[in-house]
Amino acid sequence: MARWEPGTSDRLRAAALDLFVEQGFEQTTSAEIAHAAGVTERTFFRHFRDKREVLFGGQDQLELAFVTGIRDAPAGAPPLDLVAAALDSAAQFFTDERRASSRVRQTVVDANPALQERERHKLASVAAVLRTELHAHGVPEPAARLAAESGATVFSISFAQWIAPGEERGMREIADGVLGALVSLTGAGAAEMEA
Amino acid sequence: MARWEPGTSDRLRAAALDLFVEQGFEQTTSAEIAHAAGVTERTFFRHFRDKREVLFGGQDQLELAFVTGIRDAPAGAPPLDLVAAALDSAAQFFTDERRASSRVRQTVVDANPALQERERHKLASVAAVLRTELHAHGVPEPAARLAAESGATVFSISFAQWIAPGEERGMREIADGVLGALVSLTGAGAAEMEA
DNA sequence: CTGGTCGATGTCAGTCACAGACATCAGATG
DNA sequence: CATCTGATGTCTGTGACTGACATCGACCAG
Repeated sequence: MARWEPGTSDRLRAAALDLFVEQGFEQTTSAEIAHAAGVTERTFFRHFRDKREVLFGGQDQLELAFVTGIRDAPAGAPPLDLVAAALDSAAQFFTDERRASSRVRQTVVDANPALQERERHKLASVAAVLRTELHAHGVPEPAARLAAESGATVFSISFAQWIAPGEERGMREIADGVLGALVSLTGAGAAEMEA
Repeated sequence: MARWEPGTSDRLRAAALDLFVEQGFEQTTSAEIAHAAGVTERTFFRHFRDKREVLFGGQDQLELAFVTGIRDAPAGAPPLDLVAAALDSAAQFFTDERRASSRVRQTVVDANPALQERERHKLASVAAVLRTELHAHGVPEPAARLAAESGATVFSISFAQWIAPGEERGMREIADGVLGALVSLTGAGAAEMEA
């Protein structure tokens, strides 16, 4: 038998989310979270760099999903096709079972500027790996960065829609639509010429 | 004669930048900055919400410049033309005299993740006002947000280039080029049809 | 079986960002 | 002259986060 209960990180995450929902992020101390999970405050900070980070797990897997989508795409494809492939691959990350908890989590983030700041940081991290991967796939700069940032924006808008009240479509379908809106933003001239 | 020396905020900003350059952001305490500017720590926090904020002044004027560019543009113009107008207007904010100090400031920001987080927050704030103004100018969602985020990205890339070593072109010229790269990202099809 | 190493934790003490409450005092205002 | 105001100082507290060191079950070599 182990000396300590396993899954400390998960317990901390769950306890934190509960407390944040109940009494707010700022009104919840890190010691409170730790004790609710049966550990000390010091241990909390061994699992998470700071108090905000407890809400932002799974970042590596998300970035991996984006990257995988591009790696599986044919070389030489246009930048936005690669972005579409990345979004398609990442979409599988957002299953229906996750939608409810994502909604709860987002209410907490939306209620606190410091958490929104961290969320942007995470989104920027996604854009950064996307950019690197696009560049590795032959997209030159600054197109790689522009495409990567656009992809991150499409993802962000799509995610917000995915957890919107009443929304039932899957992430893939939503992202497809938003990406289409992006293309028609600058591609209006092409559309006119086809008509 | 005034009871206190005027321009406390400016003195705090200057002292902070000096100290950050000398010994780094984290190694500099807020009390240190305050005393270097001849006030107490408590006064520092009366002028700035937090320690990071001392590096991020002038946000309101920057946002105003963006907004003004759109307000002066003809109604009914395509989204990206409005974005171009906003960038053009904001470019006047970045005069040659500011370039040197911007470079110094950026080395400090680039050396600290927490400061980068705040910088993204400020950029997101620019995107938000841009989005609102685009929407008010008749651009529907999600195009308004996509165009706004794209504009912010173009601005960010352009600014980075503006302070790059050896760069001598003005902000306007640089931003023009980056915006062109964005258009050709999705407009490639249109270009082909014209050829 | 014994001893030693290892990894996750507890304990303790400390630093520093930041905030509330209250006092102070030069100058504007009537 | 009396009063008010705004920017500041002073004092005190809370809470995020860190370094140093101790603990102890698990696991492994001999």
